[in-house]
Amino acid sequence: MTAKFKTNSIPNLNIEYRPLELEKEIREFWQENQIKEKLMEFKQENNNGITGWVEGPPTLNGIPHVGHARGRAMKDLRYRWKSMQGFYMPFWAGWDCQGLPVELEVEKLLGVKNKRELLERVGEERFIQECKKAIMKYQRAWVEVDRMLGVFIDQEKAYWTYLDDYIEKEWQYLKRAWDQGLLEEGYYVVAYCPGCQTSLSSAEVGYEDSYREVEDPSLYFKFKLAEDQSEYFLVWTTMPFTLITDTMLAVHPDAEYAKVSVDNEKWILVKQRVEPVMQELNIEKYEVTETVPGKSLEGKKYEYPFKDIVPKQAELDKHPLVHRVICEDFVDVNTATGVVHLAPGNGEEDFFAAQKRGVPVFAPFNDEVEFTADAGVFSDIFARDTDEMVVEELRKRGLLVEVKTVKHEYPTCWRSHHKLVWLARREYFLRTEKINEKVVQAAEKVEYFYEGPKNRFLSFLKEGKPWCISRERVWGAPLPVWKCEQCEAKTLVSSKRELIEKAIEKPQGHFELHKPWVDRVTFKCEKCGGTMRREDYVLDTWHNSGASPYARFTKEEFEKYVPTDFLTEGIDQTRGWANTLLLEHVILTGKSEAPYKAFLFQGLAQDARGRKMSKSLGNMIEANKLLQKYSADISRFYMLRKCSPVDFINFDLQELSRRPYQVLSTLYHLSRFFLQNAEFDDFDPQKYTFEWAKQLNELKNPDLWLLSKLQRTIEDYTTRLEKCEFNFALAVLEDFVIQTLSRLYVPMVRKELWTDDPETLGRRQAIYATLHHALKTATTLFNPITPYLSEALYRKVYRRLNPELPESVNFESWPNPEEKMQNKALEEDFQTILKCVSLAYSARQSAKLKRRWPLNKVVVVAPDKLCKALKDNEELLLELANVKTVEYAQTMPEYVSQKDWVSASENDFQVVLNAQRDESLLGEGLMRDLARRVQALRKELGYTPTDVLNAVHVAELEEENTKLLKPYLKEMAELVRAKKVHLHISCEQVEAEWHESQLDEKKIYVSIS
RNA sequence: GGGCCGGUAGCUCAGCUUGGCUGGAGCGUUCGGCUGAUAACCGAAAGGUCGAGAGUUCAAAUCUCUCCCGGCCCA
Repeated sequence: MTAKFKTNSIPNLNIEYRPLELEKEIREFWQENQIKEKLMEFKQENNNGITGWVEGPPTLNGIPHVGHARGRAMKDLRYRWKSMQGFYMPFWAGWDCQGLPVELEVEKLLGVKNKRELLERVGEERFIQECKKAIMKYQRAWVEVDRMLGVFIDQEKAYWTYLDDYIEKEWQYLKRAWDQGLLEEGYYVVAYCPGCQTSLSSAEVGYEDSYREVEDPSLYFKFKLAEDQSEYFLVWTTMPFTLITDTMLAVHPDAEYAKVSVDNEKWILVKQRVEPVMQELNIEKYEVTETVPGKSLEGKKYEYPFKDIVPKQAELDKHPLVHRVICEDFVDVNTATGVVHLAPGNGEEDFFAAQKRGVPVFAPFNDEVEFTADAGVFSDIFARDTDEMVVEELRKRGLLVEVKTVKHEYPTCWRSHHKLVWLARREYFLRTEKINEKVVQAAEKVEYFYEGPKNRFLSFLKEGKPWCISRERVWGAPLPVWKCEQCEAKTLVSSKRELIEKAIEKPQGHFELHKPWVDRVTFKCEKCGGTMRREDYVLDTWHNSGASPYARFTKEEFEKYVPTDFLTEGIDQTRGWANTLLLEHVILTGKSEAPYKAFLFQGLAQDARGRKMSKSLGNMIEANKLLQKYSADISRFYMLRKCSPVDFINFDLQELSRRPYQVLSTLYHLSRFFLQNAEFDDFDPQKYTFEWAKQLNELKNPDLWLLSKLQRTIEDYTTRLEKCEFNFALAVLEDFVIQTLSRLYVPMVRKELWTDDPETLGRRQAIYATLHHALKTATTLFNPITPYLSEALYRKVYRRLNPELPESVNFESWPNPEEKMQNKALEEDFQTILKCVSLAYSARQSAKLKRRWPLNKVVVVAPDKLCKALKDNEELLLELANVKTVEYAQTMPEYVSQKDWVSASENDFQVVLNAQRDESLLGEGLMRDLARRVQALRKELGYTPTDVLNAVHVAELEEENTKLLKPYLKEMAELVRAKKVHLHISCEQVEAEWHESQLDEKKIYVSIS
């Protein structure tokens, strides 16, 4: 044995795979050597193309949890993969800084209950400062997650949606809308909390626990038909006060409506509800006299009863469309009467129905939700408090049918739990419904990878609702519209410069594009000379982030990178960023084009039991905490491997540390195994190449087979990545590492490597060349998923063998499958061999013949084609099956008897093994048994695989066994890497440290030194 | 209440487009085996009313309908 066998030190490649240590080391390496920065710079200068990218900015109102981490892993996957493919991708961060979520978070921090208290106690200026402080705090948490997770996003180039430059560019979108007549003032229905005296966003309405069981009036009333004084519409509501703002009745166009005679009147309601409603109203005597389709009721005028006490309603009544019946699909014909009264000033659907038809919206409310003078006798009363008055007025007029109370689920304010009220307020809109056709067309051209999210997005877009972009809040991009106090003329500014030029008094001191600074600027009206003041709104924060493609880049960059090739965000962004990006881009460019060519909507993260992660359930897994305890590589692998990216992931920490560890650990140990052997033989990857091996004819079938499998792996993996099937992509890679490499290839060549015979050095170098290529390729393919492990192996194995390689795996190019290395026929042959071997094992097991015991003969009964595959690889077959000879046959030979042979079969494939063992086979088997025990002992006593033992002593073997063993002692010495093996009758013969061991239920003693 | 997605082994997921032979894989459990790269791996066992019901069909996890449960979004 050479001295080299004693060197087993592999610097920094620990015998155990310890990802946390390794990742820390690599993080430091990246940091010290500026790898992230170098990569970005390098690709900017040297690329084969550009793939655009805009970061979907996380809202800085909280800390990231595992769901966010998953999203970031997918983005980083894209970046590393595309970079290796030779693309330049501007992977720059971005932060969503403004809006209600941030305000609410800061209100909480300041201990303020609502907006009014906020303005009184804190004031706008200080509030803005606090908001900025808060976002900086959260941003640090996000950056830390990116750092730990190994996300190579460029934080230096991050965009911040609250900065003046950004807001100016956002204003340019509005300018485009303004010029096209798409930006308008109008009414919009918002949820309003009477307790907090503030409007709520739709997101707040949807907060968990906001739906509560409440008690409300259940009111049946009737409206008289104008054309026939004996006919009435029967209507039900739980909000009597909305009768004050009523302007329409709605029926379902396709439903059948009945005229029911009750006393001397005819009531109209949907046919299928006649019986239950009459039962509920305790009316026994009634008769359906006629049925008519809902459609036929359209346009009927009804007598609005409160014209005398609500003066504005008397005026509205003259409008040709007011107080008439309309047809709407949203009318529910399975509850109440199937006739719905509509109050566009107090309901969203009502509002849209009115807007669609040009029906005026009646919303006589002040800021405290009290009725104004327009509501006549109801003025100055809080809206909800008029319920009883309304009922009384109906009773007076003989229109009340029944009033009771009802318990039902109803949205309440998430803070104060007051019942919410919907009411129309003056707001600003983007009339996106006017460009809806273009928007939908643009969206249809986009690749979504999965049908579900695509349908969801498109069907949402087809609703084509106008977009209310104004918010009555503080911390947001200001709406740049100034309105004349006198003549109500409006003007829109689109830059800071324009604003300052127009200002009557130039701003002094600190000035930024936020409240309260912008509010102090007034203009002189060009039309009438009056004073123009800013409309006191900020923009919807979704408008803010939706402006990012134009706002975050320079003009040149925008031309180059937008539309981007690919974007990805959570499925919750269908109505959010994905939507606003699209709308704003269509407005900006006037083209039916989305700012992205492909969009992957990701599923969100849930807990191990499939429940939504929420603060109240306490099941939130914070990304920072996860990454302190668990490996980033393993987490990334787990999150991408477990399920499809569109599926909701049930995040389970126990699962995380099982299979994913095993896979990565196997890759680690394979690499270690390779390096250990390769270094021993001074393998030089630049010298011992395939070409070299091929010329010397040293590449054998197992190598060719492995290389062929590798090509298929590269191809499948890349295709799956292209299709965003990350989970399947990783299954392909996992299979290559676990099955192809670890389970099959290494055992095929292990024996050839287990020697230092100079005669076979060439063959060993050929194996190293093969392993080197396969493992290095796998390491490269893993890089987008497990950047730490890939980088570590790249440096400690491949760069160690060839210091001329680039300093980081990220500079490697993406492998391409090479057709000439593919060999389908060989792959099929190997499938046959492996099947045959597996059957042989199965047969052995049934006769309790250990695999390490050599057998004399195997007979394979199989079709010709299969036998040929075996014959071509006979040496391998014998080695793997551990038999001396093989015979092939079409039918079972006669000499095969049940007594001496064991068999296993599958379909047309039968394998029979000769179970008879002569003395020589018994001896060799015994030797292998003993060798196994010595090996176990070596490991136990801390010897490394390449250490050479001086002597191995075995004592107290039975006499017969000693005889059988004698001829194999030399072979055994080689197998266990010992200079000599000694046999003794009893332990006492030699002074040694004996270790007891079992051999077929008898005690023996082994000692090594 | 509406729309979308899902329900297959103890757990996590394939299979369903285009119906067809005993419904798969991994993890976990038990037993046995292999192994000086490995927390790998191999063999066997236990474990399934393919959410429920109905329909179409010679034949349904797969197609159709109804219902139940979970999730998401919207009311």
